[in-house]
Amino acid sequence: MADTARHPENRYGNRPTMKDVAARAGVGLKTVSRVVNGEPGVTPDTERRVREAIEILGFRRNDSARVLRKGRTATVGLVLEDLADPFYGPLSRAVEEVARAHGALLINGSSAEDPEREQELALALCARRVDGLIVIPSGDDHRYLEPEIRAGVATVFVDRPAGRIDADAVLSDSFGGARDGVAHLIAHGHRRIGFIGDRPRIHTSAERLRGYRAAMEDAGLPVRDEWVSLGSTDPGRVSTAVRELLTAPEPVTALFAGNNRVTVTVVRALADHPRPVALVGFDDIELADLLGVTVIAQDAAALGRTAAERLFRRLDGADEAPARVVLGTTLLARGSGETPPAA
Amino acid sequence: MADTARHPENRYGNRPTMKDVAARAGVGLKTVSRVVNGEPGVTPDTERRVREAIEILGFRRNDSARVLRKGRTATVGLVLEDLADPFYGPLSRAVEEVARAHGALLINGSSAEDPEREQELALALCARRVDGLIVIPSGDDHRYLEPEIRAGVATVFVDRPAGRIDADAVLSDSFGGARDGVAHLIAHGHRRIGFIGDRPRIHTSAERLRGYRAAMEDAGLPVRDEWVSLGSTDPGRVSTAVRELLTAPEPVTALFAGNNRVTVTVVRALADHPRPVALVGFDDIELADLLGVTVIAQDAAALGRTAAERLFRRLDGADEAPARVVLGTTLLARGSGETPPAA
DNA sequence: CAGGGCCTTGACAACGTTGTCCAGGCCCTA
DNA sequence: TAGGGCCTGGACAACGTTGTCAAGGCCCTG
Repeated sequence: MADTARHPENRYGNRPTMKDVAARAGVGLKTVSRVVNGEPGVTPDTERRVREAIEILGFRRNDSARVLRKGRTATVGLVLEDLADPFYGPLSRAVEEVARAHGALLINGSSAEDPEREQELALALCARRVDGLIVIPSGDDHRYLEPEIRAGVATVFVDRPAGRIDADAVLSDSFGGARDGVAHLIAHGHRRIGFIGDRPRIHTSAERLRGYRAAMEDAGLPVRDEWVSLGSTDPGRVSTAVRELLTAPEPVTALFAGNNRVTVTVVRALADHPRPVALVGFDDIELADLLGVTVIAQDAAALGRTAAERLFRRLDGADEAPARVVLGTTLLARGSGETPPAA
Repeated sequence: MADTARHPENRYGNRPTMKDVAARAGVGLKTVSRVVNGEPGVTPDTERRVREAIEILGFRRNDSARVLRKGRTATVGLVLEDLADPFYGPLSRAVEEVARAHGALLINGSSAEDPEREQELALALCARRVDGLIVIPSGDDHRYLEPEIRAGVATVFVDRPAGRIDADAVLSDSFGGARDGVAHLIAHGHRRIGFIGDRPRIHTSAERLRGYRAAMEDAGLPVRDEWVSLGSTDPGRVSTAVRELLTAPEPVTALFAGNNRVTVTVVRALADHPRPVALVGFDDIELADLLGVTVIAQDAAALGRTAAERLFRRLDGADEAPARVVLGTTLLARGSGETPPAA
């Protein structure tokens, strides 16, 4: 009795192993392995005996051991910023579909926008020996991944580029999208336009601001410092910013919102506002059509799919230089962006 | 040369192992293990030499091997229905937070509402020897998990109960929530109320229908067959159902929508409708406040948190009988549910 | 200075699987 | 019927880590 469980604490609840199956079926260990993996060289009768034993014992192969032996895990990791953000749901889902099509499992985790936690998570995934890694960066220094990449972990960044290392990235055209959105407002007669964005050290945030400035400059319009508000996407901060922009002596007549979280809060804030204020937001949001919110839509699923496909191409041996892929955005005019300036 | 890589195909890109670190630091293998795991009994000087070697070689412990040896993976799996559904984002996020607090990693995957895929995914996670499993069921027969549960995989079901096995479940009060919502409509004068729900074999869907019937019966109101529409949440089907309910000879004056997907489509459909129609939806949706949609809100994060906490209690050795936890819902009155019947 | 005890260190086996390689049995042909 | 080749099956090592246990060095006490 005591002999059958010398290390009682470190068994997987005493699950049967291939050895147990082999004993029960009266065959060798390797024969069980062959049956489980569908390898050739087993007579139908032997196979039947093995399958019976597997069934009876409730055997399930231990993939940890398999991974250790084979060196490939058929697992990829996805580090994202916040699973609860509706933008990342479809992205994550798209990555999963591609992974599944390649017979791989997806492990994902959120960094909660904390660079340190991003690193911790990415390295934990590497310790599990994921074959590849897709990262939506929170931080702006990814040199910590260099040894991993050198050691063969395929890595692709999405939504934002990697910081301080040369790596694949799949991005939306934040600059172009924002420029188009602001140009759209200008085309509808606005000259004083406010920009409310996320923290400036976030790459997409900075690019969108750059797009805003470019559109204004292209139209020969000045940008006053107080028209630009950057910071957290916290609803309190954003609604304060909206109030300030609209109650200034010369208030803006239109707003550009830097991402989905900001747009939602701006829409709420504008609902209480007496004068009509034009609005274009970056990112589509659910029910925006009903609310008549004009947005610059990016295709989250396409971002995920493109990144994942690139990852698996690398895993399949492609040896291209790291590249940056930029996906276009679409302006969806729904009313809020076509409102003319209030008199 | 050929000797250092006898199995070239099955190395992790030739990553250094503890043996390599030990050789480089001039110490024994076990000493490296001790340093890496922060075990006591290593002199500061030895530790420093080991850490230097780790740094130089870029060593990272192989957790696959560790798992194999220790028998615990510090990983839990989450099988959900559709990551792209905004309801599951916060749920998944909450599970992740709890897992993180317990030092565990979360692997999750979507079943895409396909029972077969749910099973495939759950068993794949078991093969990875996750310590525990949280499942949002797609199917209604979970006997396939019996061997796993017997073998020690802690398992908790969320949002819907397990089918044909006795297991922990954390649910929202679908019956009570729907009953309250319908009673709310009745209290505002409605007597002909339609119910548009998801497929009837989904547990929550059936419970909500039951709640609807109960409220009607409590009020002594009849329920005509044509008032109840069950099926997929496909927008086409749902908007057809809305049209039929509103164009019947004696049309309903209010609608109860069985879940968030249905509610969104109903809101869209009602936007085009001339007569005001009252609406209460199950599940809160983003921006519902702005649209004035009255809903029965469930707390997705609380569902996830409760389930995860229960899971970890089991993993920590708690040996309670499987139980069902039901969380309450909240009616959020925002206007659409308080519209009186059109004359 | 001898003996005992503690502290540090390392050798070794084991976790469950798969790749390699060899043995034995069968069938076919000459 | 003998010999050769093919097919099936199994013994064994290895993957990288951790638990066990014992050896050696040091310090302290008597």
